[in-house]
Amino acid sequence: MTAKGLEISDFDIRHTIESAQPLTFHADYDLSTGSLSYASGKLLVEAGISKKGKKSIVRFGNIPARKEFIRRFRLDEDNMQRIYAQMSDNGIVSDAIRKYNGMRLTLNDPWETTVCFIISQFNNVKRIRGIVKALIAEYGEPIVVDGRTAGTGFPTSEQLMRAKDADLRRCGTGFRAKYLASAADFCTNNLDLYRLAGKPYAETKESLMEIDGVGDKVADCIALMGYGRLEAFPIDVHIKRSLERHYFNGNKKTIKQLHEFINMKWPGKTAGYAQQYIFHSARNL
DNA sequence: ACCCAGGCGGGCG
DNA sequence: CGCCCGCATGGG
Repeated sequence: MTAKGLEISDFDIRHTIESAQPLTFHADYDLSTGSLSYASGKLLVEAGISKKGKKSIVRFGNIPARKEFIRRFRLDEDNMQRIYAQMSDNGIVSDAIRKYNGMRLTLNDPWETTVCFIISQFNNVKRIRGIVKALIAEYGEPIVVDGRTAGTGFPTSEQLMRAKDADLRRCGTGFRAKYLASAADFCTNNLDLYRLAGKPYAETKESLMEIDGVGDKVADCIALMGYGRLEAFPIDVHIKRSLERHYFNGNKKTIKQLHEFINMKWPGKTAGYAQQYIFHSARNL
Protein backbone atom coordinates (compact mmCIF):
# COMPACT_ATOMS: atom_id res chain seq x y z
CA MET A 1 0.00 0.00 0.00
CA THR A 2 1.51 3.27 -1.14
CA ALA A 3 1.37 6.58 0.68
CA LYS A 4 -1.09 7.72 -1.95
CA GLY A 5 -3.44 4.85 -1.13
CA LEU A 6 -6.64 4.87 0.82
CA GLU A 7 -8.41 2.46 3.16
CA ILE A 8 -12.12 3.09 3.63
CA SER A 9 -15.13 1.56 5.33
CA ASP A 10 -18.65 1.43 3.94
CA PHE A 11 -17.53 1.86 0.36
CA ASP A 12 -18.56 -0.52 -2.41
CA ILE A 13 -17.43 0.57 -5.85
CA ARG A 14 -19.46 -2.04 -7.71
CA HIS A 15 -22.84 -1.02 -6.26
CA THR A 16 -21.91 2.62 -6.78
CA ILE A 17 -20.95 2.10 -10.41
CA GLU A 18 -24.08 0.08 -11.09
CA SER A 19 -26.37 2.64 -9.48
CA ALA A 20 -26.67 4.83 -12.58
CA GLN A 21 -25.26 8.19 -11.51
CA PRO A 22 -23.65 10.70 -13.90
CA LEU A 23 -20.07 9.51 -13.40
CA THR A 24 -21.12 5.94 -13.97
CA PHE A 25 -22.60 6.75 -17.38
CA HIS A 26 -19.10 7.02 -18.80
CA ALA A 27 -16.50 5.79 -16.31
CA ASP A 28 -14.67 2.59 -17.24
CA TYR A 29 -14.75 0.01 -14.50
CA ASP A 30 -13.54 -3.57 -14.71
CA LEU A 31 -15.15 -5.68 -12.00
CA SER A 32 -12.65 -8.54 -12.33
CA THR A 33 -9.51 -6.39 -11.95
CA GLY A 34 -11.00 -3.58 -9.91
CA SER A 35 -9.53 -0.92 -12.17
CA LEU A 36 -11.48 2.29 -12.58
CA SER A 37 -10.74 5.23 -14.89
CA TYR A 38 -12.66 8.36 -15.73
CA ALA A 39 -12.14 11.92 -16.87
CA SER A 40 -12.83 14.81 -14.52
CA GLY A 41 -12.35 18.08 -16.31
CA LYS A 42 -8.83 17.91 -17.69
CA LEU A 43 -7.77 15.33 -15.14
CA LEU A 44 -7.65 11.63 -15.86
CA VAL A 45 -8.40 9.64 -12.71
CA GLU A 46 -7.07 6.09 -12.52
CA ALA A 47 -7.64 3.94 -9.48
CA GLY A 48 -7.29 0.31 -8.46
CA ILE A 49 -9.86 -0.88 -5.97
CA SER A 50 -9.82 -4.06 -3.94
CA LYS A 51 -11.35 -5.49 -0.77
CA LYS A 52 -9.56 -6.17 2.47
CA GLY A 53 -12.01 -7.68 4.89
CA LYS A 54 -14.91 -5.27 5.17
CA LYS A 55 -12.82 -2.36 3.96
CA SER A 56 -11.96 -1.17 0.48
CA ILE A 57 -8.40 -0.38 -0.51
CA VAL A 58 -7.91 2.18 -3.26
CA ARG A 59 -4.62 2.91 -5.02
CA PHE A 60 -3.95 5.91 -7.21
CA GLY A 61 -1.41 6.92 -9.84
CA ASN A 62 -0.98 10.40 -8.40
CA ILE A 63 -2.08 12.83 -5.69
CA PRO A 64 -4.51 14.91 -7.80
CA ALA A 65 -6.41 11.72 -8.72
CA ARG A 66 -6.62 10.79 -5.05
CA LYS A 67 -8.03 14.18 -4.11
CA GLU A 68 -10.57 14.11 -6.93
CA PHE A 69 -11.65 10.60 -6.00
CA ILE A 70 -12.27 11.51 -2.37
CA ARG A 71 -14.34 14.51 -3.39
CA ARG A 72 -16.19 12.65 -6.14
CA PHE A 73 -17.28 9.78 -3.91
CA ARG A 74 -17.90 12.09 -0.94
CA LEU A 75 -15.55 10.01 1.19
CA ASP A 76 -14.62 12.81 3.58
CA GLU A 77 -18.17 14.12 3.58
CA ASP A 78 -20.52 11.29 4.47
CA ASN A 79 -20.60 9.12 7.57
CA MET A 80 -22.49 6.13 6.20
CA GLN A 81 -23.23 4.55 9.58
CA ARG A 82 -24.95 7.73 10.73
CA ILE A 83 -26.78 8.09 7.41
CA TYR A 84 -27.91 4.45 7.51
CA ALA A 85 -29.24 4.93 11.03
CA GLN A 86 -31.26 7.96 9.92
CA MET A 87 -32.61 6.29 6.77
CA SER A 88 -33.65 2.98 8.26
CA ASP A 89 -37.36 2.25 8.00
CA ASN A 90 -37.62 -1.47 8.78
CA GLY A 91 -38.85 -1.68 5.20
CA ILE A 92 -37.58 -1.21 1.67
CA VAL A 93 -34.75 1.13 2.63
CA SER A 94 -33.43 -1.14 5.36
CA ASP A 95 -33.54 -4.03 2.90
CA ALA A 96 -31.66 -1.96 0.34
CA ILE A 97 -29.02 -0.96 2.89
CA ARG A 98 -28.32 -4.62 3.56
CA LYS A 99 -28.30 -5.50 -0.13
CA TYR A 100 -26.26 -2.56 -1.45
CA ASN A 101 -24.14 -1.77 1.56
CA GLY A 102 -21.42 0.73 0.73
CA MET A 103 -23.16 2.28 -2.25
CA ARG A 104 -22.30 5.97 -2.36
CA LEU A 105 -23.73 9.09 -3.84
CA THR A 106 -21.29 10.81 -6.17
CA LEU A 107 -20.66 14.54 -6.50
CA ASN A 108 -20.45 15.39 -10.17
CA ASP A 109 -19.80 18.38 -12.37
CA PRO A 110 -23.01 20.47 -12.55
CA TRP A 111 -22.98 20.89 -16.33
CA GLU A 112 -22.15 17.22 -16.90
CA THR A 113 -24.99 16.28 -14.58
CA THR A 114 -27.38 18.59 -16.38
CA VAL A 115 -26.56 17.01 -19.75
CA CYS A 116 -26.86 13.48 -18.41
CA PHE A 117 -30.26 14.04 -16.87
CA ILE A 118 -31.72 15.97 -19.79
CA ILE A 119 -30.85 12.87 -21.77
CA SER A 120 -32.38 10.64 -19.11
CA GLN A 121 -35.94 11.80 -19.63
CA PHE A 122 -38.29 9.22 -21.18
CA ASN A 123 -35.26 6.97 -21.66
CA ASN A 124 -33.51 3.98 -20.13
CA VAL A 125 -30.13 3.66 -18.42
CA LYS A 126 -28.54 1.56 -21.13
CA ARG A 127 -29.38 4.09 -23.82
CA ILE A 128 -28.35 7.00 -21.61
CA ARG A 129 -24.89 5.47 -21.29
CA GLY A 130 -24.62 5.05 -25.05
CA ILE A 131 -25.74 8.60 -25.79
CA VAL A 132 -23.42 10.16 -23.19
CA LYS A 133 -20.44 8.21 -24.54
CA ALA A 134 -21.33 9.24 -28.10
CA LEU A 135 -21.46 12.93 -27.08
CA ILE A 136 -18.08 12.66 -25.36
CA ALA A 137 -16.52 10.98 -28.39
CA GLU A 138 -18.04 13.52 -30.77
CA TYR A 139 -17.55 16.80 -28.88
CA GLY A 140 -15.14 16.23 -26.00
CA GLU A 141 -11.53 17.34 -26.17
CA PRO A 142 -8.62 14.95 -25.67
CA ILE A 143 -6.90 14.84 -22.30
CA VAL A 144 -3.15 14.93 -22.76
CA VAL A 145 -0.87 13.40 -20.12
CA ASP A 146 2.89 13.54 -20.64
CA GLY A 147 2.43 14.37 -24.27
CA ARG A 148 0.13 11.49 -25.08
CA THR A 149 -3.64 11.36 -25.36
CA ALA A 150 -4.96 9.53 -22.34
CA GLY A 151 -8.69 10.03 -22.62
CA THR A 152 -11.46 12.38 -23.64
CA GLY A 153 -13.05 15.03 -21.46
CA PHE A 154 -16.75 15.70 -21.12
CA PRO A 155 -17.77 18.43 -23.61
CA THR A 156 -18.27 21.86 -22.03
CA SER A 157 -21.36 23.92 -22.77
CA GLU A 158 -19.28 26.03 -25.17
CA GLN A 159 -18.15 22.94 -27.03
CA LEU A 160 -21.65 21.50 -27.17
CA MET A 161 -23.04 24.81 -28.40
CA ARG A 162 -21.23 24.26 -31.69
CA ALA A 163 -23.12 21.04 -32.35
CA LYS A 164 -25.72 21.04 -35.10
CA ASP A 165 -29.12 19.53 -34.46
CA ALA A 166 -28.56 16.71 -36.94
CA ASP A 167 -25.23 15.83 -35.29
CA LEU A 168 -26.79 15.73 -31.83
CA ARG A 169 -29.47 13.42 -33.18
CA ARG A 170 -26.84 11.21 -34.73
CA CYS A 171 -25.58 10.60 -31.17
CA GLY A 172 -29.03 9.19 -30.36
CA THR A 173 -30.43 12.14 -28.43
CA GLY A 174 -33.69 12.15 -30.40
CA PHE A 175 -36.27 14.75 -29.35
CA ARG A 176 -33.93 15.86 -26.54
CA ALA A 177 -31.54 17.44 -29.05
CA LYS A 178 -33.35 20.77 -28.89
CA TYR A 179 -33.13 20.77 -25.09
CA LEU A 180 -29.39 20.11 -25.17
CA ALA A 181 -28.80 22.87 -27.70
CA SER A 182 -30.90 25.28 -25.67
CA ALA A 183 -29.22 24.28 -22.39
CA ALA A 184 -25.74 24.66 -23.90
CA ASP A 185 -26.56 28.19 -25.02
CA PHE A 186 -28.36 29.15 -21.82
CA CYS A 187 -25.65 27.80 -19.50
CA THR A 188 -22.95 29.53 -21.54
CA ASN A 189 -24.60 32.93 -21.86
CA ASN A 190 -27.25 33.29 -19.16
CA LEU A 191 -26.84 30.94 -16.22
CA ASP A 192 -23.43 30.14 -14.77
CA LEU A 193 -24.02 26.74 -13.18
CA TYR A 194 -20.79 26.96 -11.19
CA ARG A 195 -22.11 30.04 -9.43
CA LEU A 196 -24.87 27.92 -7.85
CA ALA A 197 -22.43 25.79 -5.89
CA GLY A 198 -23.11 26.08 -2.17
CA LYS A 199 -26.50 27.78 -2.57
CA PRO A 200 -29.52 26.36 -0.71
CA TYR A 201 -31.50 23.52 -2.25
CA ALA A 202 -34.64 25.52 -3.08
CA GLU A 203 -32.72 28.31 -4.78
CA THR A 204 -30.57 25.86 -6.73
CA LYS A 205 -33.60 23.95 -7.97
CA GLU A 206 -35.44 27.10 -8.98
CA SER A 207 -32.49 28.31 -11.06
CA LEU A 208 -32.03 24.92 -12.71
CA MET A 209 -35.68 24.82 -13.78
CA GLU A 210 -35.10 27.93 -15.88
CA ILE A 211 -33.28 25.63 -18.30
CA ASP A 212 -35.53 24.41 -21.11
CA GLY A 213 -35.93 20.66 -20.73
CA VAL A 214 -35.26 20.68 -16.98
CA GLY A 215 -38.40 20.09 -14.91
CA ASP A 216 -39.04 19.09 -11.31
CA LYS A 217 -37.47 15.63 -11.46
CA VAL A 218 -34.38 16.46 -13.50
CA ALA A 219 -33.74 19.55 -11.36
CA ASP A 220 -33.80 17.33 -8.27
CA CYS A 221 -31.30 14.97 -9.90
CA ILE A 222 -28.94 17.84 -10.69
CA ALA A 223 -29.35 19.35 -7.21
CA LEU A 224 -28.54 15.97 -5.66
CA MET A 225 -25.77 14.61 -7.87
CA GLY A 226 -24.35 17.81 -9.31
CA TYR A 227 -24.42 19.96 -6.18
CA GLY A 228 -24.65 17.49 -3.32
CA ARG A 229 -27.94 18.89 -2.05
CA LEU A 230 -29.00 15.84 -0.05
CA GLU A 231 -32.46 17.30 0.60
CA ALA A 232 -33.39 16.45 -2.98
CA PHE A 233 -35.52 13.36 -3.63
CA PRO A 234 -36.01 12.87 -7.37
CA ILE A 235 -39.14 10.83 -8.12
CA ASP A 236 -38.92 8.80 -11.31
CA VAL A 237 -41.16 5.95 -12.48
CA HIS A 238 -39.27 3.33 -10.45
CA ILE A 239 -39.37 5.33 -7.22
CA LYS A 240 -43.02 6.22 -7.73
CA ARG A 241 -44.08 2.61 -8.23
CA SER A 242 -41.95 1.42 -5.33
CA LEU A 243 -43.35 3.98 -2.89
CA GLU A 244 -46.92 3.33 -4.00
CA ARG A 245 -46.48 -0.41 -3.63
CA HIS A 246 -44.72 -0.43 -0.27
CA TYR A 247 -46.39 2.47 1.49
CA PHE A 248 -49.79 2.96 -0.15
CA ASN A 249 -51.05 -0.55 -0.81
CA GLY A 250 -50.43 -0.12 -4.52
CA ASN A 251 -52.72 2.90 -4.80
CA LYS A 252 -51.74 5.63 -7.23
CA LYS A 253 -50.39 8.84 -5.73
CA THR A 254 -49.41 12.11 -7.35
CA ILE A 255 -45.80 13.29 -7.33
CA LYS A 256 -46.87 16.08 -5.01
CA GLN A 257 -48.42 13.64 -2.52
CA LEU A 258 -45.31 11.50 -2.60
CA HIS A 259 -43.08 14.52 -1.92
CA GLU A 260 -45.24 15.38 1.10
CA PHE A 261 -44.95 11.81 2.35
CA ILE A 262 -41.18 11.82 1.89
CA ASN A 263 -40.75 15.10 3.74
CA MET A 264 -42.26 13.37 6.76
CA LYS A 265 -40.48 10.03 6.40
CA TRP A 266 -36.99 11.10 5.32
CA PRO A 267 -36.76 14.77 6.29
CA GLY A 268 -33.92 17.11 5.35
CA LYS A 269 -30.65 15.59 4.26
CA THR A 270 -31.85 12.05 4.84
CA ALA A 271 -33.74 12.22 1.55
CA GLY A 272 -30.94 11.95 -0.99
CA TYR A 273 -29.43 8.67 0.10
CA ALA A 274 -32.84 7.12 0.80
CA GLN A 275 -33.81 7.93 -2.77
CA GLN A 276 -30.66 6.42 -4.27
CA TYR A 277 -31.08 3.19 -2.31
CA ILE A 278 -34.75 2.87 -3.24
CA PHE A 279 -33.96 3.63 -6.87
CA HIS A 280 -31.20 1.08 -7.18
CA SER A 281 -33.25 -1.50 -5.37
CA ALA A 282 -36.34 -0.92 -7.51
CA ARG A 283 -34.38 -1.04 -10.73
CA ASN A 284 -32.88 -4.41 -9.88
CA LEU A 285 -36.10 -6.33 -9.44
C1' DA B 1 -46.24 -6.37 -33.10
C1' DC B 2 -46.34 -4.22 -28.62
C1' DC B 3 -44.51 -2.12 -24.37
C1' DC B 4 -41.38 0.41 -21.79
C1' DA B 5 -37.58 3.57 -20.33
C1' DG B 6 -34.21 7.99 -13.96
C1' DG B 7 -40.02 13.42 -17.98
C1' DC B 8 -40.99 17.60 -20.11
C1' DG B 9 -43.55 21.31 -22.39
C1' DG B 10 -47.77 22.72 -24.07
C1' DG B 11 -52.63 22.85 -24.44
C1' DC B 12 -56.92 22.21 -22.29
C1' DG B 13 -60.73 22.66 -18.82
C1' DC C 1 -54.16 23.33 -10.19
C1' DG C 2 -54.93 18.65 -12.58
C1' DC C 3 -55.13 15.92 -16.73
C1' DC C 4 -53.71 14.37 -21.33
C1' DC C 5 -50.89 14.23 -25.25
C1' DG C 6 -46.79 13.76 -28.28
C1' DC C 7 -42.19 12.84 -28.32
C1' DA C 8 -37.07 9.51 -30.80
C1' DT C 9 -35.02 5.35 -30.17
C1' DG C 10 -33.63 0.68 -29.13
C1' DG C 11 -34.17 -3.45 -26.31
C1' DG C 12 -37.20 -7.06 -24.17
